[in-house]
Amino acid sequence: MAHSGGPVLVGAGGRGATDVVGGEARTADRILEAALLSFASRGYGGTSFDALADALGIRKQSILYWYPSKEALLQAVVDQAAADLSDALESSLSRAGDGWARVEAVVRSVFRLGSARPELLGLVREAVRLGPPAATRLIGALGPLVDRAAAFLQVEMSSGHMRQHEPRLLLLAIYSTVVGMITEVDVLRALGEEPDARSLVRRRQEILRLLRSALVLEPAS
Amino acid sequence: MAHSGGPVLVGAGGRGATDVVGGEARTADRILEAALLSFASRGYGGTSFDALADALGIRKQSILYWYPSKEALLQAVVDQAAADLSDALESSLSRAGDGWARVEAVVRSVFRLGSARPELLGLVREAVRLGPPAATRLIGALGPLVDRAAAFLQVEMSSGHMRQHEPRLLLLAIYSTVVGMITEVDVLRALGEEPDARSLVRRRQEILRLLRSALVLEPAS
DNA sequence: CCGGCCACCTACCACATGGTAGACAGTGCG
DNA sequence: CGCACTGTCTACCATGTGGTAGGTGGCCGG
Repeated sequence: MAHSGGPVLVGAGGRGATDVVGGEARTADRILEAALLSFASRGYGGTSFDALADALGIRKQSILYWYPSKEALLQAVVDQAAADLSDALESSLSRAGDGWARVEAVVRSVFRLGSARPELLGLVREAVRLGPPAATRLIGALGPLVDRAAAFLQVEMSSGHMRQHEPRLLLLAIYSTVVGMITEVDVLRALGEEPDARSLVRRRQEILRLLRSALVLEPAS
Repeated sequence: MAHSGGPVLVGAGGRGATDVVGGEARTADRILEAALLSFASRGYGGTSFDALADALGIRKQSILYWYPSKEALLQAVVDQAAADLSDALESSLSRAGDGWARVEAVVRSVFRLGSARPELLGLVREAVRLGPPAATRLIGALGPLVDRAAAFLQVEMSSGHMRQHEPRLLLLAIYSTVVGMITEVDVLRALGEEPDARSLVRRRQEILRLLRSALVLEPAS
């Protein structure tokens, strides 16, 4: 990811400029971050260069200097988000443990990710809605991770620790449930209620309990 | 809902003109249908009057004749969708039966709805993303239904047929899972694969199995 | 036959959008 | 100093947007 500075080349759609020089983030990265937030919350179509630039205190032409087009910016945002997601999930997936404990660890890390950086999950949603090429890139980048997770689940199911299900379907169900819980905050907010942190934690506990009862095959009593 | 024809008044934002005159749908309804499809797939911001009008073979000013503004059109679409959703879920919720059978009936009806009219679920997603007032209207309209479903689940759990969970949370989890399965089609499509109907049916069966194992408390053997 | 109304149209507008061209300050280097 | 280069800016443009003003054909009741 080392990038000597300077504008992003058109070719592969610019993943560059992730470096930080001093205490202050480079402009290209600040743009990336702001774009991620805006794409995730207001959508791709709802995001304008002017609004982005305003939020950053710069002019839109400076954005176009770093990213030659809106599509290139989206591509860069998606690639960055895919890398961040991969990193976050990778580490929790690589941790020791087996059976439910490990599943729970991954789910917890998704919860944490959804709290700390909800825009990442929002971008996934937006990318899927946009379809190719954004969706293809993102899902493609996450593919290997999904494969590993599916393989793990397969082993657990075969060894009798979990109920038999199609692994990738199971993964999607888990993902949907967890993301649904995070989106729930949006629903509540849409209704005007501002959910407090304590109740959210309680709800997560309950979701874990729910998932557990769905997945874990208790040893015959 | 009877509407004598003529443009929608500004006031409450135009829910009118649901009537059908002959074999041909009224223009106002055709607009509503096309707008629903577009809002759900391309989003509110990604939908333009020109594109809508083109798809309908009319001019955009005709749309503005029936719906005085884009926001009014969205409102009308949301209200109509809320009514359709309510109707579809209402009937399955009112059917006889208890315990898992009744839950399964509702889930199946959501599946069916998601197949027949995926745009309805897409609009829910979009409305939540847009926030008030669209989200408030839609969720508000669906509120009573959710209450009834929650009450039913509460009874089932109290009587020992189901595992104890917070009813509304449980509903959201079920909804997320089911919708996630439907959105899965989008994911596959984003990857270029066109899922065949047979495998989708199989997947639904498995989702039902998964939900069942999560919810139903088997009588002690 | 005719006036009025309904539904749709053409013509137009102000504005925001993504994108281009080029000027200008700052910096490092020979 | 002179020069090239980098990053940001001002100025501008073509296009597409939601929305307005007003015209027109068809159909109706009188």
